Amino acid sequence: MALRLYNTLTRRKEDFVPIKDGEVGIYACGVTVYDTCHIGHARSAINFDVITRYLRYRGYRVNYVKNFTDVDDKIIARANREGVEFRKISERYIAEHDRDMGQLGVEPPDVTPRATEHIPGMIGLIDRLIGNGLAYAVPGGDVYFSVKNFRGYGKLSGRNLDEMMSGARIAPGEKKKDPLDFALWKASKEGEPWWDSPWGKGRPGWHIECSVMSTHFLGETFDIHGGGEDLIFPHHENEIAQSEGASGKPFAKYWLHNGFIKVNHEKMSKSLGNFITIRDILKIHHPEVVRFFVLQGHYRSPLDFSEEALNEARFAMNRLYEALKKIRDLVPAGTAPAVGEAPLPEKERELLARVRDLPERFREAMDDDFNTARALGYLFEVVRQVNALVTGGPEASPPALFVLGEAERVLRETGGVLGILTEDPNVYFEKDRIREAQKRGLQIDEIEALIGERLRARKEKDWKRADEIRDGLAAKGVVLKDSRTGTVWTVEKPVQG
RNA sequence: GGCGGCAUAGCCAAGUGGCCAAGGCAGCGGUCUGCAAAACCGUUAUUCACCGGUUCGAAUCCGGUUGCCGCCUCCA
Repeated sequence: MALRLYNTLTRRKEDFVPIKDGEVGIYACGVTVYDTCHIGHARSAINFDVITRYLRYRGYRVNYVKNFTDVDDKIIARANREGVEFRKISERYIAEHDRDMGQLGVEPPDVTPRATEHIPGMIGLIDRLIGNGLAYAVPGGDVYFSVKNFRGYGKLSGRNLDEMMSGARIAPGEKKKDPLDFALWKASKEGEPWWDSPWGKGRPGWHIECSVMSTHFLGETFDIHGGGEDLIFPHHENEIAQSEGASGKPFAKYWLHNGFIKVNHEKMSKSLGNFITIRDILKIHHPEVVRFFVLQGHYRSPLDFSEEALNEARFAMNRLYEALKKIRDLVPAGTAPAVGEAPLPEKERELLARVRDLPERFREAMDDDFNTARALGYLFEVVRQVNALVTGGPEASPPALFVLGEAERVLRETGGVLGILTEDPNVYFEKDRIREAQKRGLQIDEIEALIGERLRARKEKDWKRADEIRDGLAAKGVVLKDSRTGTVWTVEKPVQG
């Protein structure tokens, strides 16, 4: 079975055929580092993280490049506002970005180039475009790309030049020959950072950096180019024009674009001011809960953010970890009896077959344009097998333990590709309790003291006192679960509930 | 105005031509439990916005209608 992915360029799902057998080059547009990252950035990063993890899981050697735009108008504006050098701003937010993404469990890309490290490459590319008659310098030192001279402009975003003409306009002060043309190089104004160039002191336009960095690390033609869907036009369209205009070769083979996170049915964005930062969301949710929230929808679909949606993701993750905990309680790490395929009782044999089936079904879902939502559904089916095995009958039998060990293995294996189920379940729930208690201002010692008192009351069959304590805790959202091995607690009610 | 996308149960969300329409949350009945919670078993859309068409057969393809969203300006 082939991996199929939706290519924005052709508007179809296509079989993925890498340029070099067994190898994949991916370039994803990163962030402009002028502010703290929000969960829209998190979505994009998590999606491409899972894509690269899955490609590796499938046996490809992946080279994943994600850039930082570390010089642009907004960074300069912020630096001026704070009265510092622009690098101070970019360094600060690169560090923040790396920390936020690290906490989300996003594996660092293989290469994370910065625009300012590739100025000579940009100058070289612009020079080449001028030589090819696709770019021109104007008095004053700006250089523009001549859109009309590049055949095929609009093929990614599905528009033609006439349509675009109607909306295009020349901003005051610009000297371009045609409203559609875009800046490759901007002459620097007073107080702006600059680099020497054949056209005078200036700085790069936005699009040129990605053409240079992607091809520098991945070659003139590479496999996958990605980013948020808002980048399709003009950014990616312009990248194609610059890159193909210079090399005369196809640029990226497959274009992948992720959908947006919305708040109240509106796009989450800086300009609307309706964004939630990664740091804030991680104060109230486990990183894997955030990942689950993102991955429960398809990467191309819009995703509505809400506190309820995050809470549902938390419940779902709890259910997954609950299953791992049950296994761990019965089968401490590495102690599953090695009964192998030996004549298992029918029930266990059946369950084993279904458990072992998970990686294949997971792969079938992920092969279909990285359908993580469907893949997660399959994980829950194994959870149900586990629960059934633990609940029904003499669960301590070696065959049952063996099946449980296998279930843990496949859950960890597939979860690992998604970047979830990476924790020890006890650690996960401990963190969950601490975080939830903190959110509500509850004292953990107090809760545990009350549970201790209730245990003594139960021993004396003082049900009235025991229930009183339990109800009192329940009123605060603390739910107790009694079992043979003791009483555990979780916080279940919503904050304002 | 131009281009594109989406509309599946109370909510979230898979499914894109043919076995009973995944999965999560919520609900209901039962088992378990001192009583609960959790878990398990059973149950909850004869139907996929609406109208027409193609087909032996459509949630899935085609046309239209309605509603929502995105891009066309910086934006993941």
